[in-house]
Amino acid sequence: MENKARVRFAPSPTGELHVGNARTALFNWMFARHEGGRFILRIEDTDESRSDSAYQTSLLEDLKWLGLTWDEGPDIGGGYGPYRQSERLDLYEAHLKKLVDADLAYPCYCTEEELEEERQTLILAKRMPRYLGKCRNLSAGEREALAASGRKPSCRFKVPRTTIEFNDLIRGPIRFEGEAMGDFIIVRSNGMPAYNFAVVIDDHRMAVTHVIRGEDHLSNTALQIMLYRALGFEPPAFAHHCLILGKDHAKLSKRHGSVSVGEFRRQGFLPEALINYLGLLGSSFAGGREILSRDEMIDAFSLSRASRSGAVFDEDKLRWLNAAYIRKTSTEDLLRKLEPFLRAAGFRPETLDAAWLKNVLETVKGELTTLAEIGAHIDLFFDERYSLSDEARRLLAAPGAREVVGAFGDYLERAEDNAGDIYAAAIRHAKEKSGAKGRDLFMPVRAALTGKLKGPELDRVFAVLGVDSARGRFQQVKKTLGI
RNA sequence: GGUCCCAUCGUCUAGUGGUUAGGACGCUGGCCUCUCACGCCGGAAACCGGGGUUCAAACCCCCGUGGGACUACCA
Repeated sequence: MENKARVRFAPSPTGELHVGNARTALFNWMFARHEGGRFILRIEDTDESRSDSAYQTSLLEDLKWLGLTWDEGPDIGGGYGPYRQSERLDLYEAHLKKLVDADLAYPCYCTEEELEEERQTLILAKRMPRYLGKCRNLSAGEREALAASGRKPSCRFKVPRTTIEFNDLIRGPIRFEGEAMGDFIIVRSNGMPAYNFAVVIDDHRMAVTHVIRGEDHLSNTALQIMLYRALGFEPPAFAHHCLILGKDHAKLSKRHGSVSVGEFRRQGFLPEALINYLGLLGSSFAGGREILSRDEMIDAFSLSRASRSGAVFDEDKLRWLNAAYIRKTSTEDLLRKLEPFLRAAGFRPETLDAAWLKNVLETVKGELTTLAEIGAHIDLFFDERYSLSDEARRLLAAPGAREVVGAFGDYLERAEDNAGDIYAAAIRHAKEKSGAKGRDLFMPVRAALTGKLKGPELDRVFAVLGVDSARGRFQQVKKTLGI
């Protein structure tokens, strides 16, 4: 029996994979791979009203897209299945019986309205809102009467009045006073297990050795440890990483903008860039490196490097990383990844000359921050999409620009199509005729040739575009300038 | 309100008693390519406050202050 690390990522299929959850998955995954352990995927779908199998599918897809592959999970099985909580109900039932038989759990007949009332009273009294234990000591007769009245009981755990202490692998020693906690529900009145109950049973039965999750679970850990003890299970090690925050320093949520992995994918972020960024958020890698491959991340990962305070999500840095990864990606790969974005921009890749497209991409690659920007960067290579931007118009209207454009255009008109490096010659000609140089020389040429003020190296653009196209554009610009 | 967690440049972080407090994003100056960008070289920019402990505290302790999470028959 090996005692290899076993960790799990246990999302509930109630929405698209959130970057916060993706980061939790990443930490677990890196930990497992670093330790040579197993990474388990478990679906927590006990809330039937909120769970949706469509989300379950998208969850797995997003995880795969990110490259966070699992060793055991609902789709591939494993020695500790099933990996969906909805398929493990008999297990929860059996464990509930154990607790009830040991008098560690009891039925609670309170309605949600009654509980809400109790909660409000406590809040008004400035006390910790918690269940005060109304049903804890009901007699058999009272229970029967309540049941006879049609009430469906939930089941609560008898919280022991003890102090819970544990050593968090990221935050050090943590302690909770059991005093402050009310008996909590472990099985809902509809028969479904509550989160804290199911998690404990599953983590134990799946032989999970380390629970790595967000700090929002810190207080749950105290409850869960009580359950471990009541059930006679040895608790795993716990590590609570910090949360991802929005610009306002509150937990990152939809109102902060893009927060799901799917959104970033659709915006044209590369999975390796997102992963890399998430690994840097609220943590750092040994050696202080910031751009790392998956293998390097695994190698340099350590829970001890995870920070304890919340980390603000910085989209600027993500974009910087994404641009860096795009530059690193081979043109062939990039072309493949770009395909859906080209279509979305109205291009039909299959109708374009492959070699030419590759050329275009090569000249434009360095300009891209996200894949979705591709359209805006390559439209200048299509005459039917070429047009002068307002900025370009303004620049061309400035004094000095018309001389440059005129001279450059004139040269193009007289040049033989196969007369060597026409671009260089035309620039030289424009420089001599207009006396402009540097910025004053190149910007008007850029504006006229591409319609924009920013873009790839002009000589490359010119080469890809061809003399004909360039000639046409200069004629057009000259006309609008009245030259 | 209660419980718990946290606190280094605007942001992400390095730093574990002695450092000119380092790096990255962003911002910014310059160089490069006769251009924007890329790249390279510089710059501005931080130890929340107050008490201790110590010869010496960003680092250890306490108290404030500030921020966050949780406070569901959601997970």
